[in-house]
Amino acid sequence: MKSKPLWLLLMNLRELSRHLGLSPTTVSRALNGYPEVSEETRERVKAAAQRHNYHPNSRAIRLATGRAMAVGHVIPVATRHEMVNPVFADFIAGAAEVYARAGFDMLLTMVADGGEEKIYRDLHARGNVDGVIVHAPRQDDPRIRLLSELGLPFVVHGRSTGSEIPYSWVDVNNRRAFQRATGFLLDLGHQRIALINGLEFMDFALRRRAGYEEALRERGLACDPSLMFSDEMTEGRGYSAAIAMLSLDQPPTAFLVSSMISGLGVRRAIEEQGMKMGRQVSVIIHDDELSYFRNGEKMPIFTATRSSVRQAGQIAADALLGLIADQALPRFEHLLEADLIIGQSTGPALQMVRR
Amino acid sequence: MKSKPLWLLLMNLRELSRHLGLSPTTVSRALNGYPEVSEETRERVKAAAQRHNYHPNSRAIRLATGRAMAVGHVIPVATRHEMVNPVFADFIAGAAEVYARAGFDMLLTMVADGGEEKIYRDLHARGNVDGVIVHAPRQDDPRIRLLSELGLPFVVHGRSTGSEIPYSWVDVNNRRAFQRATGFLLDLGHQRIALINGLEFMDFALRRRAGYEEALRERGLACDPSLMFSDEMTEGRGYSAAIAMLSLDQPPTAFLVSSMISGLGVRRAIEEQGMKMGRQVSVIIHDDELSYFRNGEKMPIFTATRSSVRQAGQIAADALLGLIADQALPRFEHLLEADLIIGQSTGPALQMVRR
DNA sequence: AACCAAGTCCAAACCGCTTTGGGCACATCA
DNA sequence: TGATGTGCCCAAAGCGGTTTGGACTTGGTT
Repeated sequence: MKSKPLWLLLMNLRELSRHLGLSPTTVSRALNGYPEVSEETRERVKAAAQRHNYHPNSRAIRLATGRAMAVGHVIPVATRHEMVNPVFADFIAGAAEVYARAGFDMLLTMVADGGEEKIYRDLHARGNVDGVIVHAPRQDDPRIRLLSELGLPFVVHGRSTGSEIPYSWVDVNNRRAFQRATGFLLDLGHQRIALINGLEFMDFALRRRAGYEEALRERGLACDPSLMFSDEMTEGRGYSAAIAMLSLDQPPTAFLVSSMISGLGVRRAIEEQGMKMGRQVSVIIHDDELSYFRNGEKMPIFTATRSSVRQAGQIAADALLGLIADQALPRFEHLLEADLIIGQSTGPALQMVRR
Repeated sequence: MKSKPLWLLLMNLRELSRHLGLSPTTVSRALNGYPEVSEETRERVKAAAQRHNYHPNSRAIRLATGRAMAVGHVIPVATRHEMVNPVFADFIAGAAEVYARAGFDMLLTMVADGGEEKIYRDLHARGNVDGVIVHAPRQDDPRIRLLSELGLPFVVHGRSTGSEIPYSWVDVNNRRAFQRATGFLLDLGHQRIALINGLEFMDFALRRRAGYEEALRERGLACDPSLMFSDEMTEGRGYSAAIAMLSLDQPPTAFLVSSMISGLGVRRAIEEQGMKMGRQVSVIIHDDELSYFRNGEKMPIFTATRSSVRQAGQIAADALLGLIADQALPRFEHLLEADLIIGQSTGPALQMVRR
């Protein structure tokens, strides 16, 4: 802290104003578009700023304005296996575009389950961010109450069933998507439809199950617990769940899978049994349009309920910036409908006879 | 900017010092562990800070100290398909732990190919970060020169062949890993070994190819261009490349694949042809230990060259914090050796006869 | 008794910007 | 002609910390 740091050599407002023979006040106003400065002066200042390669120090701006010009993404990491859900990458890619355009920074924090409260409190109290995105909400998620109390603007990616506090959110219509997908399979004649779901303390997974159950109920079918699986959505889990179910006395003829990734595992299981997807067994996945898991280039491989998580990121980021600009804004609610994309992984139910 | 912002109600240094009947100087020093304050006073101050829920405003700290207490990760997004490589998520998860412990923020920027220079210049000039991690280096990557000139501390994840400027890096021994893997396949009797590589303007991909070619050369085998493929490492690309190669007159009996994800595609291709991995065709992948693509729970599925990208993230972050603390530190170079994990996807070469 | 070195603490000067509250000159209006 | 704007600019007070350069006690030395 003693040796003169390098960036002192960087042009700053005072230096620039000296060069121009103007006061810092005027230079600041000229660059920030305030009307109290003549157009002629403004141009002169802009030119000089350009010429001297002046970039205002954002640390100073932040202190002076009291705004962090940053939003936080606090990403839960499942401690059990230190997993970070791949949807975050694409969601964040969407959000990042929006922040970049608005001149906001994106602050990323990864936190093990349970450590979130401290992170949010800190982020707020120390003034590191102007708002946050809440990822991976659970049923009646305590973060919603906390953030409301703190008065820190936030937008939830997903919803939190049971929360009595109003909040802003962007979500896919998970219930409807899975209801439609189940209905589609039923229309194809499938009677035994398996659900390979995500962890069911996650709100999205609960909604998907609700949609699935509702569709069965509508047709007067009972849910078979042996056909319902819930865990991390990895390739491996999808595989082992499918293997187990396919070896049941009455195996499913169709799978409804909560993620492309576990879907790959289900496909592996099916093919390993010598069957073909779309023939003996049908599969529908939910497709977040993850960049490294495009569901086919031209033709979709999997029949899927599709909704771009990147787009959700954009929408959420936009909404958050709005809330930050004006806290009095009404709460924001955006429900994305998932498309049902017909691919090659579904077909009419065959009479399946084991043994 | 007119209405009194909420966080003014937050306890700040002056308020706290008033409560204590001390000067802000002393309070600051007490909390920051400076010796010019008696132990008794320090305890009193600490207790009061706790009691009044005092959190120093980091915007003020940053301005006063001239340090951003933040590091930037500038992540290239392939514009063609807006892809963000899944390894980033795990690398970042590793780095994030380190930053969190050190009290640093992680700033994430996503940038389309080519826009990087402006981002780095801005980040530096505006003082948003104290250092950066360079992701996905290419051959003779221009970012290295730029950052050196700016004097912004940085650590490269990977290396940049051809860069005449010294720089700090953390990398896997890609050449050696692929050389060993190729050798392993050759030992099993495979003669026609395909390489399904990443984009070969990426440095890591070049090194992997070099290792592959070297191993073949050592055994006096020529490289067959029709067995060498290079593209984005998606499941789909892996699949289509494998399909194409398997339908050659002289198909490969083994595949060396640069990523778990394209490896899944290769497996699909193989099984779709009615063959089984490890029997008619062998496959070795590179396993970054991505959290959602564990290569088997107990037993590895794929034979693989394995190196944890999360660990690389930790090491890189550690090194960067070191450089930030002391710019005079010698440059940091850390080469991780990949383990060769034997799984079920490899076996002795069979005499393969087509038609 | 005079001097010095610790040991504690404080006032004030930053850090680099924004924003308030004028000042001054010139045109407009009564 | 004096009053009133209005357009343009500036000095200075902030934002909330850190850090410099003393000041004031004490206790120990010579």
